[in-house]
Amino acid sequence: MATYDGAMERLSDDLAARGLIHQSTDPDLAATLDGGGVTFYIGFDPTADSLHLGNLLQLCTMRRLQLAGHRPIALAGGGTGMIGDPGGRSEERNLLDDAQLAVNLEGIKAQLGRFLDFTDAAGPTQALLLDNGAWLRSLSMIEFLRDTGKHFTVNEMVAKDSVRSRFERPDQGISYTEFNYMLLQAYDFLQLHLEHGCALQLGGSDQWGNITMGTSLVRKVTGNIVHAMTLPLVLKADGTKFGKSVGGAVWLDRTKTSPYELYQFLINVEDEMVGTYLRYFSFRQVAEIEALEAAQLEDPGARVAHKALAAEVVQLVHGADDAARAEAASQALFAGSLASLDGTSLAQVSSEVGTTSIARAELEAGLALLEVLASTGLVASKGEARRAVDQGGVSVNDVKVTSIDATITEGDLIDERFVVLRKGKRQYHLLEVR
RNA sequence: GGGUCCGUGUCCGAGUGGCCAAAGGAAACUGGCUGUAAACCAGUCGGCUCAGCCUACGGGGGUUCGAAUCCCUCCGGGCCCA
Repeated sequence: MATYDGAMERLSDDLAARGLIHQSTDPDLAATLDGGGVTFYIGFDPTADSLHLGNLLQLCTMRRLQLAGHRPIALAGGGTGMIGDPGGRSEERNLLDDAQLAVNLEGIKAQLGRFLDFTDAAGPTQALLLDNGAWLRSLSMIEFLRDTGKHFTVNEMVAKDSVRSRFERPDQGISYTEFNYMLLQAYDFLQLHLEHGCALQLGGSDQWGNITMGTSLVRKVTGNIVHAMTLPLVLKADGTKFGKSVGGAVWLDRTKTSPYELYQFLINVEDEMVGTYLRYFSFRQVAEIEALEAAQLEDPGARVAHKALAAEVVQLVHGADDAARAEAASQALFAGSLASLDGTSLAQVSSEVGTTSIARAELEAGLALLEVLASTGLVASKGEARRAVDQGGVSVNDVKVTSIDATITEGDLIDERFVVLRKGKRQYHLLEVR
């Protein structure tokens, strides 16, 4: 794995310059971090077989620390995941069965592998992926209450924001199970400290309360001082959560969110947020990022910073080849006029953008546009297709469709192969004759 | 276990026998202005064989010419009491 080119001399300065330190229990973070050699952990929910953009900051930060000589532990919440963190408006979680959990862990580990080095080559900084189910599932209630529960008062537990917010809402309570979540998380930290010498837990800022329960448990049980540090919540300009798109979460799994879609998502990020995101997700030097911001301000339309962000993140998540393809496809579709595209370049684009194959025979008869739109998934229903056309939001080969009775025929084929459908300003879909 | 309140469209939230595909807000989509940005303005926002029909107000059953609205029951949730 490459070294951390983007780091300033001191990791602590770099983290601060990027705005990555939201809260910390460590009064002298620099002393702790700048020397390297610290084992730290971040928890992940293995509720799906893929991570998503909401996890990106965690991933990138783990990577920064590993590159700076620390040892990351990615902890999958196979045990706690069955319970649910009371913080959000999380609904009753379903117990994941072992088979599904194994599948999910497999998927997540592959993605973690793009950010962290799990190989022996990493030596003392070799990353670990653990599942807290390994110790939580077999934990006995009595043992837990005696060894862990006695260290905490209900008073302090009730005082946590995550719990209090649930008390204050008259329409919902909090189950005992969820109430216990923070103790289990604290227990995790203790386990990792005892088994692996883990001395630092990172997490989202909403995890502060839970994480500090862990540091205090470790201190009470072992007398050792361990630390907590939270990362900022990644927000959009309007203050809402970053990482959601039309279809829901933006995934790191290419079959759920293609590299092209990921690239598009990032290139459309608000101007005022690019700099922040670059600091969070890019491994360039902060000075370099500041230069990109300046360039962006000077010529906003060129979107230099956005392009840099999109390219770098896609490259991190999927690799250089995918980044190049996503970039090329975006360039082809948005930079010039579609008319200049021929079958060959469209073929390249089609591997990135959604493509639906159709039989030539169907075209001879003429396909109703509304049907086609609905079948490609570009719209959710024919009613929506009708509306989109009515509102002038649909074009075929860059020509706006004016009638809801329009059909697609052989005459619409570009190079006898493709038809380019477009909804709105930026959603493309290709039809390809098979 | 007893009492009581509640369960509405993607979310929040009105509606308490017909005028309800269901107010209002948010989100989202489209158009305009732009730069594949933001803000702003406008329209749309259950489905379909679209001036009509179908499906929907936690599930099932019932009363009624007619129910999201009334009754029964089941499920789920809050609060209080035991």
